[in-house]
Amino acid sequence: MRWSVEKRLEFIEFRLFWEDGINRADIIKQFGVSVPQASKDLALYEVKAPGNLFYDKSAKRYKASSEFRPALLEPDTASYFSHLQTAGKPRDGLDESWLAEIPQLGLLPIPRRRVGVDVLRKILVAIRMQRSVEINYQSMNERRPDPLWRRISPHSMGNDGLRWHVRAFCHIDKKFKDFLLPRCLDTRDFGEPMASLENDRIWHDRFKVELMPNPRLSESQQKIIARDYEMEHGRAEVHIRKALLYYFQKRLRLDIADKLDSPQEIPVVVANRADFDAALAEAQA
Amino acid sequence: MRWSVEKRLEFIEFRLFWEDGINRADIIKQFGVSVPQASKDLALYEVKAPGNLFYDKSAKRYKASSEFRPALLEPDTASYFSHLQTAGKPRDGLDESWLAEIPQLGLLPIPRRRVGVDVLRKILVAIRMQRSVEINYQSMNERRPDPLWRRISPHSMGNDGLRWHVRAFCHIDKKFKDFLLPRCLDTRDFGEPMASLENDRIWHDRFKVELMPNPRLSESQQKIIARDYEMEHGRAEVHIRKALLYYFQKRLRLDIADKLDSPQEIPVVVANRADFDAALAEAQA
DNA sequence: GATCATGGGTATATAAACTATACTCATAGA
DNA sequence: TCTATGAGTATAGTTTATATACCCATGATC
Repeated sequence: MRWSVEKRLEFIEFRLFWEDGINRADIIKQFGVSVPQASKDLALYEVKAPGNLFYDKSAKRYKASSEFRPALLEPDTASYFSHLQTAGKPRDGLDESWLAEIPQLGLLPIPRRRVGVDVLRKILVAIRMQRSVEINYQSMNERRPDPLWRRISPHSMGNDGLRWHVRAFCHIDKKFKDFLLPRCLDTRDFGEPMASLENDRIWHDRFKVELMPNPRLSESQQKIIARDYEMEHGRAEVHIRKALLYYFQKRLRLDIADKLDSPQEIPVVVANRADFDAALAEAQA
Repeated sequence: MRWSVEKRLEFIEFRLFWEDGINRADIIKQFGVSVPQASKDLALYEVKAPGNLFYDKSAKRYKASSEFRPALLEPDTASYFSHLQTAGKPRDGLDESWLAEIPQLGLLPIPRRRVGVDVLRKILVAIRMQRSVEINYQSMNERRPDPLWRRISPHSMGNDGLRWHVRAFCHIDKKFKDFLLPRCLDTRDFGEPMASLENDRIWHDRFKVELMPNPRLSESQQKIIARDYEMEHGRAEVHIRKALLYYFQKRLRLDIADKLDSPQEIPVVVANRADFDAALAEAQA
């Protein structure tokens, strides 16, 4: 079966499973096929997944039967949320969203400067070719109040939960650092690299964070948190690159557990705090 | 031009723009077409976007020429990041990632219990049909230490930056609340709704948060933050549902600006704090 | 209760897309 | 010089899809 047919059948299954069914018009709209072809697709789906759909004459739609069993997809909630999140915005090349009716949605608007396409593209080339590249970078460092041209040897992309950065060896400071992409104003001149992926130990090394429910919560609340995080014996383990440890702490508000009065707002705390702090210090060095 | 052809041409452009070019094998692998067809596609792309590619005989790949101008896509960084983020995980139905070489990647692992597919599906039905539904919900409320069957009238999906919840009218507390999906253990029995989307004022009402650089930063640092957030006259405006205001505050760490000593860690603070607190109190009521 | 719009199903002939196979050519690298 | 690789192309045949036409069932409207 050809790719285009396969995709249409998957589309049918997706709509049956997650939404209010499907009819020919939906298929025509999504894929631009003809009316007879849409009919054929629905008939073919019935062959591939017998008993999954029935025609609701009153609604004039095919709907999932009560014995519906996904045959082509493996629907999971993460995938549905992923659709939701990207629903409005068209993602270049990637499919239009398969959602027909997007439920009312509440997302957090995070205001951020956009990254220049050309800047990103050039940095990706540098990573791929294992070259160094000069970036015009706006540092927060007080000693460099203005954007500065600096050479870096980038090797990876990272995300701190809010922003994307590039992990690179800094030719000025002679060490690996994270450079925020929105602060890369421009790029120029590829060159010889000064270090490569393998040399970045803090990037490769992972630390095992042990999380436990905030002990300041009541016992029953702690139990709930333990379930939320799928803990075993009251501990959840998270393996994370040491280079991302700092961001991880901020993201889960682990750093302010004892500074705030309301334990509800920090459901989990670090169980292996001494090791954690040591790893953090090592990464910051 | 048919949908499948269009997609393949877009794929060619995507790879040319973001990656190290493309060859027939790539197309064959992605779409399962034959060798001659892949040749034709490349030839067709050359017709549709003349001058965009050239054949690198040594690398045995087509590559983007220096005058490359996207003709089918409108590449932007957000879309590329979106690809990156979902690279590993297959997203049901949605395309396989179009990335060939995924650069080394650092993402924050956020440990969370998964949401049951059937639970989510049933809640979506309730939203769509405007019915109420009973959920077996594990509240953090001290007075309800065990999971409890409770009836809700859901109308929307929300995300707080870490987790998804359903916005619903609670038949017990007689008001609109957020129910975390991971804590919905089960569902049953649709019924009459007690309130609908239109009644949820806190959901519809939006508050205009004014953000400004943390005044405890140096002047030059404040300027950088102002650029990061694309501020005008030192202020960035964010319109946000009042129902999400609480999460927004947590996400940007706005609530702890004066509790921490290092202003670098809280780049922006709320400029209209009095109004903000009033809106927050209103939403919490 | 007749009419009508809507959406499904299908048949036929035709066109487009695609495959399988086979062969040629150019090049880089051994 | 030889060889492996990947591009290009031609042919015959298959699959997929279209355009057009017509029929049928349903629910809503008059």
